[in-house]
Amino acid sequence: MSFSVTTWNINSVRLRLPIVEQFIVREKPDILCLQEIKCRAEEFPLEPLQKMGYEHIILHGQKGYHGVAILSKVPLTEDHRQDYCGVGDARHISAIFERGSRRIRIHNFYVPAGGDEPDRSVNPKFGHKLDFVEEMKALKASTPGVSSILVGDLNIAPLEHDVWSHKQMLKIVSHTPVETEGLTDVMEKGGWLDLMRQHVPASEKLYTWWSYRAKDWEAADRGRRLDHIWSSPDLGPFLEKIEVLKEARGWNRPSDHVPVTATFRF
DNA sequence: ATGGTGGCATCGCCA
Repeated sequence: MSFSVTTWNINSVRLRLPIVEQFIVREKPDILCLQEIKCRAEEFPLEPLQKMGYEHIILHGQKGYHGVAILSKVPLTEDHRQDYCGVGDARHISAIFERGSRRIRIHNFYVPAGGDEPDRSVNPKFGHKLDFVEEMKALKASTPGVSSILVGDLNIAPLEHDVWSHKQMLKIVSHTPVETEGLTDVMEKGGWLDLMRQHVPASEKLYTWWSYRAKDWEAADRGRRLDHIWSSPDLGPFLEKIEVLKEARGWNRPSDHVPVTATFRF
């Protein structure tokens, strides 16, 4: 039995509905996790997406900012929406579904970007990001009888080859040591597997995001791996492939992030 | 060389 899950920071689901539809027609993942939907729950384009086969949709929305959604072809029950840092942001939602004989919990995250200055004493947004990551360290991949998948825009590129220049990025928010070590701690304390790096060696460049500010994003290729797919160790052996759909960065009115899909064969 | 672009709560803030 095959099963696929996609994560995609869509940067406004209402504005980008045409490319979400384009992606669905092409890839048809079983579950599609979106971040930065940038709308309230009642503004989410439920009907067109349900008509395309995603009958089960749960979402944590917010007016204008953040917001995460899980769209599924298979029945899904909402598990939890954690208010990280207690600030009322819509940055997490989790759900449970069944696939064959397995029960799987899926977490969808949008971690704060953290602003420009990597110093919490002058930039509270950086402090918020570090506190958010600290709180994620409590999240366990393995709970009795339930496997886990964690996806989302984690806004941290943890490895050297997750950025175009490790040396030039060390003081840039998303790749500072305090962030990359923090995210590594979240993975190690929680017992999570980095599925993208299980499939693509750590020595190879791997990006999921290219800035809007480059004159020619493709020629410059100054990308970062900010989007991630993790799982509990029991699912690792069943990973069949990882696809980073780089061409979506060149679609009409693109998001600055591209979809990443993990396919399992159980 | 310290901007550049894009979205929305739109003329400021966030990414």
